[in-house]
Amino acid sequence: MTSRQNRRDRSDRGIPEATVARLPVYLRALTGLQERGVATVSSEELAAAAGVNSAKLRKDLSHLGSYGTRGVGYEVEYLVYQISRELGLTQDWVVAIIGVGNLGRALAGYGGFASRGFRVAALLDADESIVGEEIGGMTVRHIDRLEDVIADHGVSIAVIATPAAAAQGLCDRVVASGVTSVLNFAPVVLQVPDGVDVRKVDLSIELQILAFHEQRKAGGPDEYGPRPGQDAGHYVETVRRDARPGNGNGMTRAAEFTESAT
Amino acid sequence: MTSRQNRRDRSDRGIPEATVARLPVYLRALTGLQERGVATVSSEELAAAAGVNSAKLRKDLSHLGSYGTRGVGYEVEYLVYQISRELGLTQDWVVAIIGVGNLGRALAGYGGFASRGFRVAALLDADESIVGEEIGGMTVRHIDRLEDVIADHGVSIAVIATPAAAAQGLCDRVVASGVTSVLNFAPVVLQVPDGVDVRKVDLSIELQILAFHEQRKAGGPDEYGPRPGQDAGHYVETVRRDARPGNGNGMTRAAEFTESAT
DNA sequence: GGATGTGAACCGATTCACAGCC
DNA sequence: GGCTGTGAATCGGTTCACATCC
Repeated sequence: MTSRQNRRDRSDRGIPEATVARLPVYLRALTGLQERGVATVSSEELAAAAGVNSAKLRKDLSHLGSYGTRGVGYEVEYLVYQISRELGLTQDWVVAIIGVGNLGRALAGYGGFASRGFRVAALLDADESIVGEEIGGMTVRHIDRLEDVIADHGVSIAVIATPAAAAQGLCDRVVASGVTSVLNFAPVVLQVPDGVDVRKVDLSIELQILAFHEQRKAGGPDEYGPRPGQDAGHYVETVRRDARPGNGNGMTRAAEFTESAT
Repeated sequence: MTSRQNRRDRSDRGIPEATVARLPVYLRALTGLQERGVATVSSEELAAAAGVNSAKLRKDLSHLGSYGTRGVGYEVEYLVYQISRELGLTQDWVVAIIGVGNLGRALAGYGGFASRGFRVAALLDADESIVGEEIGGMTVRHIDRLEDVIADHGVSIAVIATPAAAAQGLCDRVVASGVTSVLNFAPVVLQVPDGVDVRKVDLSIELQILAFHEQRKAGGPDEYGPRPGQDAGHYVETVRRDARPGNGNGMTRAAEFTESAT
């Protein structure tokens, strides 16, 4: 504060990315406590509820400011507000959902959006048989209207929930319309200009990561684990063709164009 | 340094977590190339397709072994196979989807699963009006049958796509039935014993992270950045109540129990 | 020549451990 | 006495830059 070298005031702009990614988790834990009428919480308790350790929690919160009380803990309501403000949830964000398949519908009906300042203002799809349908009090518009809709509603975040093949083209269009934040559910790596943020949620990638770890469990952590015996550090080329892919289990089946859940 | 016995073979079991998380992305990029008939790819090209830089890609792949050819690049088909094997995708994984709302349906119909060795063997829900319904050639079973279904099909990965309130209880049940990998879409932090892996996909957290960055863009990086006006670094108690949450924009609205998209 | 594979330098994030304050 | 806030140590991951090999 006044005494020490500031310029890194609190409310510092440099919140680490890893911290930002956890703030929503803390916020959720806090609103849970709030609903149960808890007024004050220690870093230990909150950390447990959020699934992290307390040192990390304290460090994270320290990036926002000094909002706790030594010997006591954090005031729940106050911390909810501070985190909300930091994340930008005290203002409304206008969201458009592009692609109204099962996933798009799930997103449209998701209670967690509205309650956190996200207002879904438009649903768009290319499928004529869906256009006009009412979902959650909203009418599905045709994708041709994308640019109008973005401009009219002041959309600032686009959610892409289309098949992979359509995603990049639609992304280009929303970016051209001035949207700088995109949440992508389609299984493609979207290319965007600098200044545009893309976050990706990929259902099958998460499963693959689980499979990796699951595979290692089978046989016990140290059984098959360190892989004893053979193969101590030689990646000899002559061994390469021993087992061929692409036939037995369909790994080469075309997957990219049918994946998304629209 | 060498205090603990250090077995650093190739085909080392110690693939960094960050690398594991990217392997599915590389795999997807590679299968895309494969479908376009590309036989060989350089780290530069593959990195671009996967949205990472080439040094990182090479380092990542080096953890699997030495599968490239200097001066040439990587053979696509071979690399697809090696990554698949490393991730455990050359075997089949039996998946149960718990919660058959919009999200569960989206997941059930997701082509990206089957094509990568994930076999959805069961759909379960508590809602009697859904039980018995046919979805993607599968009949929805009642959640009471959970334990039977897991045992009968040898389920090894459970996907939880239920409302938040139901998630922990169901998680406990699948874990008790021997499942050690859980993919959680419900907006709660699941508590599980050691040895069980949980991965979480949270739709609203991703949006919140985008909102954070979007907020900072408005006004330019250093313009509005430090957020002038009120609250320049004093966490004085008397100021604390100046702006109240939880009325204007619904921050305190109960959110935890209605969020998931089921 | 041209690409991979990899030590070494670097950087950010996590954890430790304790000073500071209630 | 108890709990926060934070320097210092540590760890893991990224990037650099170049030796290595086809």
